[in-house]
Amino acid sequence: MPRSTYRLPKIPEMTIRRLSVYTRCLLQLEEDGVATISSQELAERFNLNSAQVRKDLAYFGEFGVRGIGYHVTGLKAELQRILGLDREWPVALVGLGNLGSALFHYKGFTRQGFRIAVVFDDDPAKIGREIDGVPIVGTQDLAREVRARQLEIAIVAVPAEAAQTVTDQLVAAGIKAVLNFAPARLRVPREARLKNVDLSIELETLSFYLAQGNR
Amino acid sequence: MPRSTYRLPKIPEMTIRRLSVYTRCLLQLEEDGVATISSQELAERFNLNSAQVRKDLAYFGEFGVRGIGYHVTGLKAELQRILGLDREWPVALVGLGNLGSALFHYKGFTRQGFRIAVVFDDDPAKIGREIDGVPIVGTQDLAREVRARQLEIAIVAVPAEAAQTVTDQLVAAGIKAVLNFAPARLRVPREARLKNVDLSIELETLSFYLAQGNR
DNA sequence: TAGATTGTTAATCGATTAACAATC
DNA sequence: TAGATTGTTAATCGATTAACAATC
Repeated sequence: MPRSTYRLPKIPEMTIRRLSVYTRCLLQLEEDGVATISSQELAERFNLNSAQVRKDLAYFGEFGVRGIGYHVTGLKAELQRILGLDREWPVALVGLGNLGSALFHYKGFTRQGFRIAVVFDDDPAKIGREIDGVPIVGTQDLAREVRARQLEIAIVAVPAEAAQTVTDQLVAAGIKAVLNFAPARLRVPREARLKNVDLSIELETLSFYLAQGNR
Repeated sequence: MPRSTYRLPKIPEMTIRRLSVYTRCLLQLEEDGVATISSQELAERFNLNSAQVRKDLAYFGEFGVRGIGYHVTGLKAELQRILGLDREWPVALVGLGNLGSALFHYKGFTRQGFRIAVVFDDDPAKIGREIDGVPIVGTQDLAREVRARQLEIAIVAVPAEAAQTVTDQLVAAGIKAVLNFAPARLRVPREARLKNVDLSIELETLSFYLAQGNR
């Protein structure tokens, strides 16, 4: 199936990330009982320009009301739909070490409809057990489980050495998107998407500024 | 002490991040016994343009040899110096829950000279104990420990509700840079630096592309 | 209607890239 | 020297922002 690139001409990566940020803000605003918000007000919360907010939204349609702003609940729903957050995504978590466990219990994922449906690990002591009702499965059964559950998203939280092998297995089994937490650069075939979360790169940019300040 | 902004006119954030990436690559190349590398070769490893590599480096000086390229060991040392990775940074870790434990054991940090020197936590069962020789201290003694150890960097891995309070305490005690893993937007005074690591934003951008693909 | 705010165009800004003289 | 690659300038590209007609 060809990716329908003609439908979405060229959405900047940063626009997607901001949509994600807007969505959370709107969720909060809705909780707080706020009915409408202007691009100006929304922008101020993130030190952005109001034109940028409007332009980000304009890539996907006209969601505002002139003279009023945006209806919080309506815009939230639109953005959730655009980001694919209006459904539940079953996710595979690979690796249940320190980082894997932390990610398993991380509140932020489930909040937005991502649900860890299966955990893969190599440890015989863990295989066959459950964690909070989620089965822990050995890596030898990875392909079978991914196919049976029709999983499209996987979170990789294994040691760096194992990351590429496991990613190859995941993609071969039908995984379309890999979120990699292992400190390793990975390769995926063209049809799959890969995001690397580098836990220490931010620390290194911070030390750059501290080091400069001390000069 | 005024930040010496005149020394560094306007280094793009992305340049700093790439320097960090180059540095790791050079560490690997050095291990592999590679003596020199051209901007072209370096660029290819990250799908960048060779001119971009040269420009990134040019912000800080002339490190190459025309006709040859860059000496791996020499450039590595220069970049480590620029990024402040030529020294050890003692770091405070706040919160020893799932995420805190994962970060404590995370290999990527120590690799580059960041050393967790003290862990803060509220749990009476943990306070007073040690983890891998690192003391676990109650939050009530946070300021004293930060000052005594002259810490400048802190990693925040507490629940979202507690994040702002703990950050205020850290900054008041002299912390200059905060790396926040809590799913909360934080505020720090002008003199401090803050980086938010959002573990789920990447997942949300991935689901955007999957959702689009399914249209 | 008057006031407010959108959606969108055009201007600005900044980052990436091509090109090439300098030079190892 | 000839070949290769840097450092840097100028051109290009793309993202941000200002401005404003449309319109609620």
